[in-house]
Amino acid sequence: MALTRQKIVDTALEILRSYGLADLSMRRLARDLGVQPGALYWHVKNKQELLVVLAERILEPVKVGDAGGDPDGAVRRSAQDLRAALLAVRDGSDVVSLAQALAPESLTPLSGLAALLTESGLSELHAHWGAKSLTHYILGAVAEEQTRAELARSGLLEPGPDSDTDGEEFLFGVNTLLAGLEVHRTR
Amino acid sequence: MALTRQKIVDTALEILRSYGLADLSMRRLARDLGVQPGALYWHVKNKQELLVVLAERILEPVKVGDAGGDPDGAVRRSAQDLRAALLAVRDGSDVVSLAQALAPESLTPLSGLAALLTESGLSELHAHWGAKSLTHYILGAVAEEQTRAELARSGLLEPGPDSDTDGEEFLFGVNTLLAGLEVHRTR
DNA sequence: ACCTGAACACCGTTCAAGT
DNA sequence: ACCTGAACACCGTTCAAGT
Repeated sequence: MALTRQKIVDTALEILRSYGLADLSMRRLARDLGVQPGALYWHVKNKQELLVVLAERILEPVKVGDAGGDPDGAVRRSAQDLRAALLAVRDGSDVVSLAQALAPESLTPLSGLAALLTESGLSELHAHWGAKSLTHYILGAVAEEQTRAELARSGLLEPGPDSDTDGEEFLFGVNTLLAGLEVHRTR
Repeated sequence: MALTRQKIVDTALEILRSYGLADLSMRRLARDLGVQPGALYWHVKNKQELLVVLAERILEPVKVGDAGGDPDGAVRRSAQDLRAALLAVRDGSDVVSLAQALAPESLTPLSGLAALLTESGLSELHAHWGAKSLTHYILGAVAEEQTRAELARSGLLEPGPDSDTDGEEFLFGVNTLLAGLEVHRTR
């Protein structure tokens, strides 16, 4: 059956979900699709482009909803949605971090967060910086969670207290940043 | 001349400084040392261990000095020292992020920051969480700076306004986190 | 237009065998 | 104790040639 960009991305996402980023090679992907490695390059420029598309797919469920009178609340919810979306795919935060490094524009959530922060009374500049700070924090925090998960999976780490203090810690960081931004509010 | 762990690490750091993480392979390292790849594995367990040692070397110049009556100021200085140390080595933030993922304990600055924050009147838990938030922010922010530098180097990005707004933006993030932590202070 | 076959230039790691 | 030689099992990417 005809190879399509869609099928390539879908299969790549499957490999990611089931085996993680380390197993997502172009050759492995081709094998799973029953095709020669070179065939992929007709539909996809290179592996980097593929990773950017995967990152977009991972973030798709997240809509940085509009404020509705409570911009801080909207930021909190968006941050938690982002965390959930990243955690839903193995190595999700690594893929998104890579993609953001490769194609800084293409990932939407950043501009959404900036808009919310502007709405909360920050200048354009501070809103932009604040959104970037939040993004760095979110990606770093979730990356650490997922790294622990990978280590636990490979038996190199005792499973640890599986309770959701991670969620609490994550929210602490988000709230800390929001509280710190408070200071710069005009309104 | 006898191959030693020291020489391996030194040469690795040289490759990193001059050509970046992408060019730091065990085979390339062996070639530069005039030795067979397998020889490295007598002195070093594997590439991961080497990266952890490199991260320690990169962070060596940073001493998270004690407070001296002004813990917030000490945190600010430490953060800026960290940034400088990371920027001093090509792909420094990537190496340190990797190392922190591989050997979460081994990197010292985190516990230093936590100590400073405890001294500033935060509970152990909040100090710990605050230090982690700071670390995630710092690594993310500097990683972005360095990625831009790499892209510019390869000509995929116009050099941009080379002025040091990066430093300003970085400090904004650090100050925001510190201001946000203010709320939880006991003293 | 789309894919195969085959190559190019690499990887990290292991391990018998040499000195 | 320390290193070589050689292998194993991989990579990403390109490109003439086929259909």
